[in-house]
Amino acid sequence: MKKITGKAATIRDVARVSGVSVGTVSRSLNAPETVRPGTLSKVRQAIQSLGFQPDFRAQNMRRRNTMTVGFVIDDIANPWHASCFKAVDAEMRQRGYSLYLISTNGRASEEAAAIDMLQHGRADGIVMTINNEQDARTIKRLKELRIPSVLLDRDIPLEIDAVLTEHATGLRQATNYLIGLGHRRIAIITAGNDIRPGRERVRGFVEAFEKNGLPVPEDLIRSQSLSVDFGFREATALLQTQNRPTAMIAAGNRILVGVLRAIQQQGVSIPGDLSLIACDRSDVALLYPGPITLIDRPVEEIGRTAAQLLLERLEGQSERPAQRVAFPTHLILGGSCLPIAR
Amino acid sequence: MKKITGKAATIRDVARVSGVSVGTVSRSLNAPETVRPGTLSKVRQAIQSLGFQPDFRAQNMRRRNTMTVGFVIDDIANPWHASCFKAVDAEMRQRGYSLYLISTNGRASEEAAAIDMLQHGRADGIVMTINNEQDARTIKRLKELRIPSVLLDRDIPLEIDAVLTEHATGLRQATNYLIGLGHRRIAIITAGNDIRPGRERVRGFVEAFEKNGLPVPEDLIRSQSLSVDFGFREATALLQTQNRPTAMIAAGNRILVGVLRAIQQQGVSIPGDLSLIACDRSDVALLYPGPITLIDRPVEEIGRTAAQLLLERLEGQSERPAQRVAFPTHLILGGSCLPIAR
DNA sequence: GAGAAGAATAGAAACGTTTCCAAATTAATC
DNA sequence: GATTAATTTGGAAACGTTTCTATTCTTCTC
Repeated sequence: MKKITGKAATIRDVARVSGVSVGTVSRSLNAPETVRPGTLSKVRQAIQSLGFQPDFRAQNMRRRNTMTVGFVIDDIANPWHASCFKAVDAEMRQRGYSLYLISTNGRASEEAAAIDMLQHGRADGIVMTINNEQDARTIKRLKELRIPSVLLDRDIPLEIDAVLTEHATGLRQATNYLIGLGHRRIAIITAGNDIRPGRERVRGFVEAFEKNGLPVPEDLIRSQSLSVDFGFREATALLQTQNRPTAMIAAGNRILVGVLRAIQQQGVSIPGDLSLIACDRSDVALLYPGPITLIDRPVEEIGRTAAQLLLERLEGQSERPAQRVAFPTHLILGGSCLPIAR
Repeated sequence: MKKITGKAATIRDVARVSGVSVGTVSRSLNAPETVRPGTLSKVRQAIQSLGFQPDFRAQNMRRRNTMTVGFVIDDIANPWHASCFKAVDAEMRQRGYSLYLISTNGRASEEAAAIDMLQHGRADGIVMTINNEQDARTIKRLKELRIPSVLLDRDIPLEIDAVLTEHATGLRQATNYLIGLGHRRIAIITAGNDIRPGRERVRGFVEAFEKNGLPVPEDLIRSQSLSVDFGFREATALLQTQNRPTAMIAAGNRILVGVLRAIQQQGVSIPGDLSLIACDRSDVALLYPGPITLIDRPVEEIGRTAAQLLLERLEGQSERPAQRVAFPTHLILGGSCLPIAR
């Protein structure tokens, strides 16, 4: 077996072999309709026989792009992010783009470093879910961003496209459902005020009580972080109080893992002892002894939309104003909720 | 707020402003010890005031590299791959590399396309878990690969570095454990012969019976795919046979999801009706009403090792022979196995 | 078949770096 | 202070493409 070796063929080699100029070879590749059929076939033959493939680095250099987009999130092990990545990737790849995946571990410094790096000739655009909408370092960078980008599920008062979820409506609906089942002591565990999902979910939750003319159980609102640990800690605490909640909304797929861990550890049975509602489809939510009732959202559509917004800016160099698209949620009934016993 | 606009500063601008030549600016950046302190500070000041950052595209072009590595797998929603990605990424990023994530959906054509793309100036190396060790298209490309790469958990008779897992030992141990608990009708569901984990797991499984002088339950070996669907289908079938297995090894984290779905649907109780062993840590395995006994492996170490093998080839241009590193597994006891009732 | 218009091609410049070689400067030696 | 050696610097070439301008070749029209 002959090992392929030596330099790869360049456009000059192709020109030499086919007896035309480099310009013509280039046009044969990028605008074949402008070169005569005879010439074209000579060029194509040379390309074939040399196994020529254009060098992306040189193309990037000359075209001033990279056909690369950064996808920045806190943790790719979060199944929602993974699904979203796949949706964005599918859409972008089909247009020739590749994605850098950057998992920042939730650290603001890594986030800032990622944006810096991507901006300086490594990517043509960014799709990101930043960690904290108030972080000064990140904000500063977003403000001076020189490549187009799309925020996923984050809301910042800057001219940046965003794809959002109607979390408030989702939570209102879920809470309403529980109230309808007779629950009053309903707990919610979710992200903090520093990101939109946290704010909106709590807002929807509160509104549901208010619309029903019921007092809001302020003591049962635990809004701070989306982490497994936070879910575990708060669920544990809530389950140990005197006046235990009869229902709980684990609003965040990582939170759910923590909550289930706590539930298991405390020997609480679902839905016998506690009604439970989760957010977002995940193996765990669909499987935990019986599927959990959950607030779903269309992750593929969300990802695809993000990709499309970005592509609009990358290809049609339309300088349109920033756009915000919001997707509705759907309550999917599982077996984790019961009417409250009288 | 003044919008950053106009062309980004180039090394020529820096040279002009600081009154030195472009060569000196370049050396100030890449080999500061070769330029006099006075000159260096003039250059640095110019860089500062212009906000200059070298253009990656031009660097890539000139240096003939990309500081990019491709990470190719079938599905990033598989939590094991996600963890592995993070480990590889952490190691590579610290050396300045970024990772393209390519999730091929298990399609050989996408896999081949990914390798093609990465080779031609888009990446300096590849870390991959191919889908089928016998696929002609993929093999062909690997044979002619012009950039270094590392295989994860795959075994191909080519000169390519690989990081493996001692699946056979793991399975032998797990099977032994079940045999020790009195089980004889033990089922295994895992990948097919076309990938190493499938072969090795079955081998370990078989060996355990043989070493114990017991007949191998050939009818309970279901070795074909790692997918959720396969797990579901086979588990369903196995649970419906007359002579039901008393224990089952779901050897693959996606398989486990399918198996649990089947178990749930059939109303089988774990470990009462069936002892269950899983492979690889995952939310589901750790959580399913009580943690499942599982065959664990050190994903961080595996990822880190893969990255290091690749870095050795990328940085020290050592032309050493291909290396294969294998990591052991550990049986972690959960609550999903019981001695068989007499 | 001459002339003009249009289409196709050649060839050089440009993209922003790094690197190489030669020239210039500094330091060291006597 | 002259000579040599060592260090630092300037400037051009090179990386492989795309794109622009100018030239050549076709085709058409009368």
